[in-house]
Amino acid sequence: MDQAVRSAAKAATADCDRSTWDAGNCPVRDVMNRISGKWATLLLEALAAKPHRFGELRRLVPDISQRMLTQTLRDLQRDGYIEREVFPTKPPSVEYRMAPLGRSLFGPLSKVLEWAAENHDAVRAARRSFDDAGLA
Amino acid sequence: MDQAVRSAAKAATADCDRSTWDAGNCPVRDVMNRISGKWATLLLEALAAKPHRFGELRRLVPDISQRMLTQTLRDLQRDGYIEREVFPTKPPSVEYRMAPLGRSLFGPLSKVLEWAAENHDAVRAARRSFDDAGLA
DNA sequence: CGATGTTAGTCTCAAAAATAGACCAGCACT
DNA sequence: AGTGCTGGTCTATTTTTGAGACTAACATCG
Repeated sequence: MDQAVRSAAKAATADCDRSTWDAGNCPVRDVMNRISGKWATLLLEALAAKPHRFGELRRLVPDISQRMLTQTLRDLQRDGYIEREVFPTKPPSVEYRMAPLGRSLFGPLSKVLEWAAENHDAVRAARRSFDDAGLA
Repeated sequence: MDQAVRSAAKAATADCDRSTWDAGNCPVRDVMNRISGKWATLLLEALAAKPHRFGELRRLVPDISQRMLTQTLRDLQRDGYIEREVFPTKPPSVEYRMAPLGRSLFGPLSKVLEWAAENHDAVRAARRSFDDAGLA
C-alpha cells in the first residue's frame, strides 16, 4: 500500500522537477488550478450525473452566485471538460453536459470525492483535536 | 452519524443529494475546500515524496509567499494530513511530514495528478480552440 | 391592457482573500 | 560589529469573490 502510494507519487512528479517548477510550465498546476476552485468539482459532480440547465445548476448549488456559476462554467468549457448548447426556445435555454475530456477526468476525480465522503469523520476528528490542543 | 456518512458516500458517486448540500454539512465540500486550494496539492505532492523543512518547501515552490506557506501547512496539519515537528537545533528547524491520513488521501489524489500530467496537452488544445473560436 | 415571472446572463461596487515585502528573535561565522 | 540563516508574523496592496440590480423577449395572470 505504501509502495503503491510511493510509486504513484513518483510517477506524478516525474515530469515536474522541483528545481525547475515554473508556474506556466507545470501540468499539475495548470490543470489543478482550474478544477481546484471552490465550485468546479461541485459542478462536475452534478454534470457527471446528467446534463443540466443553468437554472437547474443554480438551484442544485444554492449558495453559488450567478456570476461565479457563469464564470466557472465558462472556464470548464474553455478547458474542454464540459459542452454548452443553446436551445432557441421561447425563453432561450442553455444545457451544459460533460464532454469526453471531463468524463475522463471524472474517473480519478470521483475517487477523491469518495475518499472525502468516507474520511470526513477522520478529518473532523483531527481538526477538533488540533483545535483542542490549544494552537487554534 | 454512520448513516450520514454512508448516504453522503453514495451521493459522491451517484447524484449528490440536494438536502446534504449545505455548506457545513457536505463532506465533499468540507474536504475538497481544503485540498483544492492553490497550494495544498503541491505541498502534499512534495511531502509525499519525503519530509521537508519549511525553507525547503519554500524553495521547492518558489512562487508561494511565506504567509501562504505557513497558513497552508497549518491548515493541512489541522485537518490531520501532515505532521509538524520542531527540532531544537541552533537555528531551530521544523520538519513537515505526511501523516497517515494524508498518505491515505494521496492514493486517490495522485491519480488525479497523473491524469493532469497525461492530459495537459488535451486541455491546452481545448483552451486554444475555445479562444480561437472568438468568444475569448 | 398592464403587471409580473421566466430565461441566461452582464454590470457595478463592496467584501473577502491572496500577495509582496518589511520586520522579528536567536544563533553562527567572519 | 556586520551578515546571514532559521521559521515565522504584521501591514499594505492587489486580486478574487460575492450581493444585488439590470437586460430583453416572451408567457402567464388578472
